[in-house]
Amino acid sequence: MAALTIKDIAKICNVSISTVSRAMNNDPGINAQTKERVLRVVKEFNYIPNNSARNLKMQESNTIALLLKGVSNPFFYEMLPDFQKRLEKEGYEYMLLVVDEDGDEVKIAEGLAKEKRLKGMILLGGRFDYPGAELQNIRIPFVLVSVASSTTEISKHKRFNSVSIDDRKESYKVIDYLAKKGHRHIAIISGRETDDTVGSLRLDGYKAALADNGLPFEQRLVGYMRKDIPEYTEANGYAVAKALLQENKDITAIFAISDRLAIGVYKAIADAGLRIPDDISVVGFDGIEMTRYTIPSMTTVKQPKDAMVNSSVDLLMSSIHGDETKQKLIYDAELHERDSVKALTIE
Amino acid sequence: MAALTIKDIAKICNVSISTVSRAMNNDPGINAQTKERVLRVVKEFNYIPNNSARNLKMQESNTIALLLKGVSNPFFYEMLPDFQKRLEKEGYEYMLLVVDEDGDEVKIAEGLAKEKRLKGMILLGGRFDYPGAELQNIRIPFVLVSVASSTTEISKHKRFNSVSIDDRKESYKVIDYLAKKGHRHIAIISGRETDDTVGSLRLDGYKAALADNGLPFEQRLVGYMRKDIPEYTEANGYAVAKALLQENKDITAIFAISDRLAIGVYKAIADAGLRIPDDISVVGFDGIEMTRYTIPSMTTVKQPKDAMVNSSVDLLMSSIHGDETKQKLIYDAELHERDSVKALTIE
DNA sequence: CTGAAAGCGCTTACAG
DNA sequence: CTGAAAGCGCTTACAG
Repeated sequence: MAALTIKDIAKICNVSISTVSRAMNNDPGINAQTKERVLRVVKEFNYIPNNSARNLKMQESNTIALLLKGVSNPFFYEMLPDFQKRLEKEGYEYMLLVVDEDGDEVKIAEGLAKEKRLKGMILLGGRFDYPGAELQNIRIPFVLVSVASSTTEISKHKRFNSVSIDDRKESYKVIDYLAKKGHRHIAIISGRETDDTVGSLRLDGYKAALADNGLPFEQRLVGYMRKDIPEYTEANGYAVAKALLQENKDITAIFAISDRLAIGVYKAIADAGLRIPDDISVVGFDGIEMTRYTIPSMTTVKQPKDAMVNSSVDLLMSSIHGDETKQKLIYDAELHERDSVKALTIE
Repeated sequence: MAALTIKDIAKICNVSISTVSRAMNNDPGINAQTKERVLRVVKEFNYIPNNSARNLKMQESNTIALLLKGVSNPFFYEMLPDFQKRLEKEGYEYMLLVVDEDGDEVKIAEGLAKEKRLKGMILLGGRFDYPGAELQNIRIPFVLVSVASSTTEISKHKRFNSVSIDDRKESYKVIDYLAKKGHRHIAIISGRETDDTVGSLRLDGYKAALADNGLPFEQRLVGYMRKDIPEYTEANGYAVAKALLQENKDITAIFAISDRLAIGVYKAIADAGLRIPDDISVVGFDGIEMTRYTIPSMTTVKQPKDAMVNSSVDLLMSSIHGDETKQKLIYDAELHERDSVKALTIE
């Protein structure tokens, strides 16, 4: 049971542990035959060096970690392969860690940075500014990607590298688009009532666009995600849309603040015996793959995934190479017009 | 930049490093006031102990790791929260590691076990029997969950704890069901042509059920997943179904060996101007959440997720507690009849 | 209750 | 090219 150590291998090979270490680490100053002999034994006994010891000893690794919060969001995991490819192309080891919904991502990030002697870190998703989250304690280069900010603390992120979109503005674009298409009773499926991050920002955009188009804001058309159902899921979108449709017969369009919610909305509409887009128009948010395969294909706000991935790695690279300036990059998302919206007026 | 160590804290507090260590690890033999004083400094300076050193020193951790291969499969990540809850209820620390598609899960598992002094491991997804994958090198208790086996090596798994379904049998059930409903030209969207694991097993079940129902096996009705498109995705299902429908006007039912593929099939059918289930019946596989929200809701083979999670943890627990017997649990999946299949005959 | 010391398994100057 | 030795940052018997 006791695992093999470098000592055991050294003994078996009749060399010192230094030699074993050199053989394993491709040290140039070692006799080719010795090396081969050691490596053969290593292979035969399936020796795997203890990483803790190695990490403890080594001053630094060549690893960049990606810390993901929120496995349930397809938008995030669609980014994963791209991050990996890009990071490996840059010559770094890549390591993915998934933090569960209620894990403390900042503490985990700190610990990880120390334990692994990381070169840098990418913090994807999650919310990095709740009380006590001391990002400044992370002493290695990092970049925040698609990290939610509470509406009151957004400016703080100026002190960090970050890559995101403007939630308020993108939401505004959607509602403005629907209003220009002649929709007068536009419902929104927003965050939970207590949400003060993404949901709240997108609701702001909704209100602003309504006002600019001369439409009244009506509380009855706001569907807050339910607390008793997992957030941002089809099930939540379905439940909220169902209630919305039952109580408001005049709705002609529904904007859901995520694609998964919107897929639930599709179902609620079908169950009500209505059709998309003939009776009700639907717009989603994120632009996940699946939206191309809904029937009808979904009009949605597509976040510039590729650009976001690339520029976050760019930021991280320059930070690793000593650049002290911090950038807050905000990307434009794109409203992908597909088949789930009907124009009510002839333009 | 240099991170704080236990020495620094000891110096600041005017105590020995032993005392700092005791304060941090809730050692009973320490003066309450000393402890408080140390902890305050720890907090103030935001000292985080070096985990590598700790792991190196500690003989064992209390951690169980979940190694997931294949982030892109919703079926797997729907299991994640359940695993976590159950493991934490058992009193273990939980750690999730995602191995990318072409990572060597066995090597990673071995290294991880050593580095973290893990109590046990759950290997979810992936394929653990390709040449050179020496599972027996993993010296800590582990259990394989939903791990694909090549058709020739399945018996080997008898030496390990494993939890899975019988792919051949479940596939058989689907085709038998469709045949009994009067379908005579049933297409399948199977694995890649070279697949010798899940895809191949499900294709076997398809053939057997056809034979038992007096239906001929026709190569033209077999759609192999395309190599130029990511496996098991909507895009792949869409492309393959589209070709299938174009070349075979007599198809009345399509069985896709994963739900995501089936969602692509839905789209291909809609694009062809056909309707589900009136013109074409569709059956998926896995039973992911989303299948309740497709329109029409999808008939699919639902894997018993909860039971699989619980019994894998059970197996792991008894293995950790010294039980040397290995079990190979095979669960029955359930064909969820929903609205995507039409009976062609009156039963 | 506290401290000095040994040691976990590695890597890497430093001698030879 | 190889080995003896120091040291990475911790934990934990062992004395006191």
